[in-house]
Amino acid sequence: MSIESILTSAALQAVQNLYNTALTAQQIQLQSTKPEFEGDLTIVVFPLLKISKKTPEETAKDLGAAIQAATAEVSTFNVVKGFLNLSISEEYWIKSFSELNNSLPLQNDHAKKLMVEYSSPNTNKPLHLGHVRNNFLGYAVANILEAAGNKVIKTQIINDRGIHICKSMYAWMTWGNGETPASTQEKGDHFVGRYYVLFEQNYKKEQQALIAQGVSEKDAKTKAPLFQEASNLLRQWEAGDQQTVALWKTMNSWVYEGFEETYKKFGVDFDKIYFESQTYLLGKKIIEEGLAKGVFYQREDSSVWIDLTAEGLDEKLLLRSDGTAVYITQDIGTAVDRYKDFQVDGIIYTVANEQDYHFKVLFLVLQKMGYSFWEGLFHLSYGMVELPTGRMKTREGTVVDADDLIEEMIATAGQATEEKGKLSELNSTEKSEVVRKIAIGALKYFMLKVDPKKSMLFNPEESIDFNGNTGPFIQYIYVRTRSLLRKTAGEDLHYTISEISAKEKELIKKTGDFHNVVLEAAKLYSPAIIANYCYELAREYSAFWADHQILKSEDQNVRNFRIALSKTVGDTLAQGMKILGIEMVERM
RNA sequence: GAUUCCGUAGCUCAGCUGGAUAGAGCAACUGCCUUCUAAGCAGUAGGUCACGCGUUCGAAUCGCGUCGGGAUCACCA
Repeated sequence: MSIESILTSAALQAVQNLYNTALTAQQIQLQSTKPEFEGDLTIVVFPLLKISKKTPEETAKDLGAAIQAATAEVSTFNVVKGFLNLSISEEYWIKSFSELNNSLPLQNDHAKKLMVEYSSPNTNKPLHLGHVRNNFLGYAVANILEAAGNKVIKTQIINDRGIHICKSMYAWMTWGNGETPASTQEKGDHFVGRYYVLFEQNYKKEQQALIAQGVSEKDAKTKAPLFQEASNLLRQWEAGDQQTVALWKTMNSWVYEGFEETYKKFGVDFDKIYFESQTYLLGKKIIEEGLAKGVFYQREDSSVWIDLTAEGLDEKLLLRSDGTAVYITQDIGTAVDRYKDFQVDGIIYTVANEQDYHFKVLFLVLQKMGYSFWEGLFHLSYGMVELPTGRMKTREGTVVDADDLIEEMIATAGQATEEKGKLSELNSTEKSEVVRKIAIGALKYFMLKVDPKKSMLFNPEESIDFNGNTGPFIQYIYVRTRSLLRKTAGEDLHYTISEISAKEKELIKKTGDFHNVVLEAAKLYSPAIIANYCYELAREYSAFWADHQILKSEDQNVRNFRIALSKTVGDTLAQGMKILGIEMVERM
């Protein structure tokens, strides 16, 4: 039983005895004592004054005396205003450390089968900074839910269908001269992306020419010959034209190969991939069913809509007047498909907050269609990554490419590592592996330490630091613990101790929080909670390291206890970082 | 305009289910490597928690309003 529940039930009993009142556990306000006061845990007695009918001080004293008498763990207490500070005996902390088990996953009696969707790119351009946050976040949340004892399926939906990919296709047909990623030595997604940009540039020129001739801006968009060609290609694709479909498959496969490479660098993976091209027809079918059921309605031009004005939203288009699918159509089909494939209890959609409205509508549509699984759907809405100049804009060339970013990080980390010069024992393959882990660790931690809901700033100029509240700092603290363990490998590390220092006690408390932190992170879908916990633990260990001798402790028992403590800190950090998708290194 | 998210140190962020004197990192300045990895530690300085009102014994935290910023409100995805 945790010390918190021991104290809570003792407090409840004390209130019962002293004031003859039965309270619930929630009415006992137990919190950890602020460092500037003596004690470990504090009960706030202000809420109890109405029952005690005494001053805060008297109430706290009565309660403190009763709790101390009833529990072996409480060694002493003091009262400051309405705060009852309870000191827990060192024996208790030593015992709880010896019994600590921070292994994962947690036992969960209410385990669920959950699907986490993330990444979900378009197949017409390479991944960028926005995808970086998305991927790290989605992957970490999947790990968190799994660590909390759930079954998790990682997935994405690939937007492989639509006018955007036709644009790249047409550009390649027109200007490609049959070149391929292999022939140009280019990464497939960058290769295809180049043609998409080429298309857009020429398309823009055509629009400007038309506008110069007096055509309205709106008409110019659709009347430009290139747009006509791309639309034509889309119609051919929808009609199943063999050549078009073949080219579509080829170009998409180039993109997938490129993506795969980037995902590998990200250190993320997927259990199941859905393609829009395979789900949009089901979406259309469901819309037709809904139309027949009267959930949706059709306008004179035969477009299909849902009226959500009663829910405080607008009317929303579900099917175009020409019967073709829009963005939400495939999402409806995909959700139903997923549910059928896996009978999941829930789907977590990792998608930026610019799509908050979209998901509100999507969930309502599914609810109104009578799919009971709509209750398990959750939009993990996260803030955009902004540059010092504001949002990334393709047109202004401010898009930060994911592959470039990672290369730069690795270069910077390599330089920093070289300057430290601590890897002389490693060969060059091992060295570059360490550098890679530090680089990715820095980037991931940077992205994940911020509350997902908040938009964040990324400054490429200043790049990412390796000091302070960073991934590499945590990796570094782990490295220290590993260094100790290497030096004592094979030794008998038994110990018996009866006293611990204040910093040792703090570390015991902190490592003991790990499972609760994981649960909290799972509840809030927030990797930031794990990241901040790891940082606090690492910082406390670092302070401990600075003013305690470990291997050189005179007393063998103290020495071995400190080694055990170091191991627990290291293992806990490694587990926390693993959840974030950050790998540890043995030396740095 | 409507809806929604946000506003904490010069900068980037914690803290937010109400609790004691609001915390870190970066940047600046001081110290600390002959001793277990200094990517570190210790310290100095830096705050009207956007503003106002309310609820409360108690508000950065909850409610209302004002100001400021982002996002969304497409037969785009």
